[in-house]
Amino acid sequence: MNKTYTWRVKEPRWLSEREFDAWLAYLTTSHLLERRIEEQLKADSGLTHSQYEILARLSAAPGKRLRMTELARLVVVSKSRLSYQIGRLEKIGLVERVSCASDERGVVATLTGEGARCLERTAPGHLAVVRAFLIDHCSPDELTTMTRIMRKAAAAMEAAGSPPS
Amino acid sequence: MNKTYTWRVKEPRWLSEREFDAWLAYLTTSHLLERRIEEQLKADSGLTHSQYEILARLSAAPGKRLRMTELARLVVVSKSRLSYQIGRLEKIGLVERVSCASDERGVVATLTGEGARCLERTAPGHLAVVRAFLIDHCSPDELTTMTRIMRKAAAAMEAAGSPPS
DNA sequence: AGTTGATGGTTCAAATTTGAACAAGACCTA
DNA sequence: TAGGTCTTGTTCAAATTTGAACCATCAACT
Repeated sequence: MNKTYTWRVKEPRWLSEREFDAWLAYLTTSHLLERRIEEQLKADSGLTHSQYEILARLSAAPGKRLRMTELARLVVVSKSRLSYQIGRLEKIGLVERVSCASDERGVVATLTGEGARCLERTAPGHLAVVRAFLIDHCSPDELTTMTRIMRKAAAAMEAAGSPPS
Repeated sequence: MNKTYTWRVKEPRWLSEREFDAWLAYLTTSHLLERRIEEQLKADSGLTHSQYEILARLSAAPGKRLRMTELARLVVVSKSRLSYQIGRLEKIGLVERVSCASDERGVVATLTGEGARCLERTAPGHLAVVRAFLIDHCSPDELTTMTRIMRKAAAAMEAAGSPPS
């Protein structure tokens, strides 16, 4: 409860106290959660959260394969970052790069058997963290509210267009 | 801490569809939002989100100054990362390092006048993004729900202790 | 076919982050 | 007071991320 944010109340275009509380809570918790997730994944499987997300998206995709650009869009990472991480996952045999049939330029990232097995082995511990620190504390109502809020936000950013790097 | 997760691994509890939707929505939106924030801050002020958070926390602190460790805790970053970023902010004159009086080892990060001015100048654009893409889409009820959820999650992580540094 | 303008993916240098190691103080207690 | 043990903050090498530059291909025309 710090009153030092004088600018907070000077102008209505700043955040109200209630809004500010929500934003600060969101911001702090997202950082803490990310830290916990990284910690657990690293310890139990050597994966980073980014890598886990890549594997999970591939696993959920039809044929367990996705074009690089589409994968980057789904995981929300830059092309160069995805390129690097796919290279890393390829090196440890969890993913394979296959050149695309219909588009000579294209590359299809494909989950290997080993990759699927790694994900299967890793998911429970990861989801346990997600549960223990977030999901299990939400009532069904809270869960739907969170989903609704997050989707509205995503839609707003979608509508704004532009910054996909 | 790793052992703590192990018992859950034995009896994997997958996420229900509703839970998974919430988690996925949260995850995706948090990435998208971070991207938007980074983009806006970089364009309008040359700051990163991390640096902005540091300045904001300092500004809110009594005397606009905080010990390194406390600042790292509030912003939720590692000590080495904070050390690097404070060095960067110091180099451009937004922050000063002052040695602590009561503890010879200690360092007090202090917001300079220039730093305060930079924050003042930068905040509106930043908050506009936070509003446009998240806050303004939340009803008062949704806002309180989000705050409640996030605080419960933070509390759960707090209670779990042994947080990484 | 040839031109033009987007798109897909990689690559490179520079900047940042990570995590462990380190030095210097503080703190406890016998 | 000495010895042992936390704490604080920095530093270093290695890993990762960033963002622009780049090449090859595609798609739509002419």
